[in-house]
Amino acid sequence: MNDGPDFKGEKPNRTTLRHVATLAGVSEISVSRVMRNAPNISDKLRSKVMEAANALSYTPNRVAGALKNQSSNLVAVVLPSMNNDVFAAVLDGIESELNEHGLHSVLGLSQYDHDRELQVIRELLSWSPMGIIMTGLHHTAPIPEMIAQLDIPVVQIMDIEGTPIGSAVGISHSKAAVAAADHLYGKGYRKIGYIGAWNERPERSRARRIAFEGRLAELGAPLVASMIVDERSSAVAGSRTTADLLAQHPDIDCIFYANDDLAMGGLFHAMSANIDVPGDLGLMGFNGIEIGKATPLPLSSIQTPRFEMGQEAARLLLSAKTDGHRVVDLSFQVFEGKTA
Amino acid sequence: MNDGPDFKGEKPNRTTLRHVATLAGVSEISVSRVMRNAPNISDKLRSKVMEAANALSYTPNRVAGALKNQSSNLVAVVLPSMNNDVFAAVLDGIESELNEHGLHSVLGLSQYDHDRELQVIRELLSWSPMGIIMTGLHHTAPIPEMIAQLDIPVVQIMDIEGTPIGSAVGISHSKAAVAAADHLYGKGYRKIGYIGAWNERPERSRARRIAFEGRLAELGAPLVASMIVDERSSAVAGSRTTADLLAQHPDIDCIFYANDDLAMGGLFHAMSANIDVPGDLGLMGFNGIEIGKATPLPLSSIQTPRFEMGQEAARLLLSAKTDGHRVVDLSFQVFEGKTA
DNA sequence: CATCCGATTGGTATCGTTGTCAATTGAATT
DNA sequence: AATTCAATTGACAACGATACCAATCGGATG
Repeated sequence: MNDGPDFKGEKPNRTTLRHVATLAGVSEISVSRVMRNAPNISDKLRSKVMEAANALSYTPNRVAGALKNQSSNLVAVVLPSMNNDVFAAVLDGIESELNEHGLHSVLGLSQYDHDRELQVIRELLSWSPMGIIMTGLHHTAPIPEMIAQLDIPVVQIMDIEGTPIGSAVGISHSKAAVAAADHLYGKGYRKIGYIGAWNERPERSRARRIAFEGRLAELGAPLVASMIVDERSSAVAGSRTTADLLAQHPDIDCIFYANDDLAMGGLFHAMSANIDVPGDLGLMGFNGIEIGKATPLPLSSIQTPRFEMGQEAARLLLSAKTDGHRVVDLSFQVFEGKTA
Repeated sequence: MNDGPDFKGEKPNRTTLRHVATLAGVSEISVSRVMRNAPNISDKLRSKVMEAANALSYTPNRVAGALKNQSSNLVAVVLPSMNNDVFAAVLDGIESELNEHGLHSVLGLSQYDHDRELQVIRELLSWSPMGIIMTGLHHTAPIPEMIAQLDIPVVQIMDIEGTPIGSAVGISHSKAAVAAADHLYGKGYRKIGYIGAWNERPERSRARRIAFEGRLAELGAPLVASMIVDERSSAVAGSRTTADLLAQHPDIDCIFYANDDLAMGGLFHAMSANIDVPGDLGLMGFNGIEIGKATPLPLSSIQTPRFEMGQEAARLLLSAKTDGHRVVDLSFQVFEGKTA
């Protein structure tokens, strides 16, 4: 294409160490060291290099660095979906902590599909991230091995009931469910129902339902009915499902929901249908989302530390080298709203 | 030149092209070609290579590829914050489209800070992304130049009123505000107020307020008052601020909010205070979030295509090479709720 | 059967940075 | 002034994949 052989040298390539080194009259490796704040650099050298680097507005090429180092300033973050308040908050927490250390997330969404998760993780690992944060404790076979090969820290988030690959941070979902059951029982409800959605994705919601059901049985007020719909969680779905459940089981005096979106829908249904909450019907959600606290009757819920979970996950990742594997049980709280 | 087999071979390094090539009895470059589905590969070679690659569960090292190619399968995504439904939905849209093409997002959050944005973009660009998606049309000086140097496509999202660097996708915020004004005026409201938060971040909300105010003036029903609080948008803030605004201006018969979170708070306040909505007080939000549609009185709002915006941004990025710079005006819609 | 041409396959250099180890400097010591 | 040793600085070879160009193969052609 080009007749002049070294015509290519002309193309406005990114400025590299070499350019800075040439301008500063030093070696490339010295520039590299200055840029990385390596020890044992004379002030004279440093200032020469910095001057040249600024003049050329040089930015190190992370790709080359990562290749040489077999590691980067990227963190692989694998979440099921972004279609969900919860994970947005978690990601926010992760980013807030990572950013303070000059790290960045490479995102992978599994869409609640194990095959997809595997593929996504494989792709993300091919970027030599310095660590990986993933959701839940259950992962298909080759995943732990793949991560072990790279020898990078892993943090699993959301759940701590099981065997983590590396570190983990989350809450005990079964304890949270028990707390919810105790709370509702304590309020005097005896005919309690449960509403979930989207075939209990994420899986953790199933663990909660089962623990909830178990606890109610222990208390002698067994779950009256549970209704799990196929569609995604939303207030609209929660509203309709609540109506359906109450129609089928008029004796129900309280409903525990898989999440606050559904519960908000339930609350709105009750408002529309002039049902006395919490008198005739108690409602309890899960997560403690912000908007639930602004309703005329604040939504009773289990408050989960989503942002903090992300933050802590990032911290665990950063401290893994020195502190090793740790499991952090972030506490949830029963949010005493006025709906149950 | 290895008398003793590689000492280094001992360390449990990632499997590389070389390992696959050796096992398959072919050259490295051939393996590379097979992995990339290059043309002119015999079926025999392909199957030999695939077999070996599977046996070793080889994954190409993207870092090395990116270094050689000066380009990667990463897309830099720069958003102001994740603390916001809106950007989570946008990111979801971006990911949904990118994932279909084997691309991944590297995330950068500017936290609404221009210096931070600059720094984040610089860092992300050092990963040789194949493109960059960023928020808004206003960016501090060196940013366009930095991107131009890499010669990668840019897509700016959210806003289309201004001069994009490359492609852009969003809505006309001033038109949306005019539509809101027209809607409210059409419903008969004449004493209209405005509530915003967090010092009008993102900037687009200011553009809306100004256009809204301008339109109302044109219509002969000038804005009665606007109240912009310092704290982050939330239903709680919206509720309190609504109470404050109504206390200061009892004659207000309608409020337009910077977003649905605030508006939901307003609606909840009205419910608690037994204000007749939409009779005595009209309420209109902005964005059309899902939960607003489940309230007993569905929240009137301007429906914005957030997920689609992300999707379209990714599409624009992918088609930039063939289609060049484009500006896509995604339409908003007046969502006719029952609060105004 | 020799020749030719396109289809395949391989060798080599290179992307930009950094670890390793060698070379140099310069101040402190005897 | 000679010697010593730590502090600096530099040369070189990787990291793993791929572009470029050369070499080889196979079948069609005359």
